[in-house]
Amino acid sequence: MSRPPLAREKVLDAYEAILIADGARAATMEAIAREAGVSKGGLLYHFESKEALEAALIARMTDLALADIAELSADADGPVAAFVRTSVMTGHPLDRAITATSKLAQTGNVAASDALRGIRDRWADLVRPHVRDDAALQLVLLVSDGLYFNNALVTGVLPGPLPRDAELDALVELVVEATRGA
Amino acid sequence: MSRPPLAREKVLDAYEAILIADGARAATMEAIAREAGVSKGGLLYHFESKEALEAALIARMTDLALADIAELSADADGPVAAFVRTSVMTGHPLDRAITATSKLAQTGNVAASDALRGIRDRWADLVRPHVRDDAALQLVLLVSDGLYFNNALVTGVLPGPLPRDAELDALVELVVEATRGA
DNA sequence: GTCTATATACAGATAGAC
DNA sequence: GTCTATCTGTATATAGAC
Repeated sequence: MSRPPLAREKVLDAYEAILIADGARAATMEAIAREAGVSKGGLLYHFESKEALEAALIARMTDLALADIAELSADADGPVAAFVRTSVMTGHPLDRAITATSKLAQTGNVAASDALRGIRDRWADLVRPHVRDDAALQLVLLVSDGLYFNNALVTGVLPGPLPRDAELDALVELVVEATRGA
Repeated sequence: MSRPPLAREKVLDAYEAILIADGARAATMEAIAREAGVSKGGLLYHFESKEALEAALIARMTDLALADIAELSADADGPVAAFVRTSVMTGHPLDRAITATSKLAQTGNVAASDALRGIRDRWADLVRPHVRDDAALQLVLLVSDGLYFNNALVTGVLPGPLPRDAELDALVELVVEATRGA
């Protein structure tokens, strides 16, 4: 946990980058090692198996998400606005970790699906007191899921059909308005 | 196109079933053949490669989606309500095809991502005239994306955290209300 | 049109040098 | 702690019998 070796982080960054850019099929041990600038043997010194590597990625995502949840609680605009807004921060560590973990989940990795569902439940707990009812809660969560899903769908390059800047502001405003508590 | 051989359909059903239940990693030619009740050789008579099989799945999804779009146009409740509602029809052919194609897209299959984006654009064209502005359009599409994403995340069994019945009615009502055109 | 048997390729993992 | 070389398992695809 505390002060993880730099090489491990470098490998996890490489793993995420390949998952995000090229998908799970391309994320072989050899490709990850190459991207991280080490050999396959060197990689396997830090992570004894592919499964261990996957587990480390999932753990990193969970840590970042829990930190995000703590931050959102303190946001001045209110958790709903902050939550929707952070769902579209392409390139930020948490966003990358979630997108990568989603790709992993879709290949059949149960630990990845479980972790994503767990984090989603925590977000739900955070948002629930700030919306009027269950339908409103579902709406907020589903918009966030949709933003992540679209992020995950964009393999290769960046742009995609996601709302940005003024467009995102309008979406956030609409979601907040439609779900605000009594 | 017209009246495809039964064996091909049976194989595609098997492919979808494995993608949905166990993820892309488990969807090997051998597993697909077994699920379809044929041998690997028999499967390869109908689909000359894994790539051909993937292309056929994507084509089937596109056909079903275009038919769905045609139906939605005629729905009495209005396209927005019908669109959100059909996004959660677990077990229906279109829903299965989209979920399966999503799993494929996450492994790095570019044709799958492109097809999904193309269908999403068509849905956007259908919904746009019925909502008040761009933010509203994004909201409707993102809720639908979120519903599919959650479907895709539930590997193994059915339930999941998706809204059902009365809960779904309330969500649909909220989305329609929040996005209705002037 | 469907099968079995086999060829080829490559991913994950091990062994041991440096 | 990182490397190269190699082993093993498994996935796709081919060949050819039935």
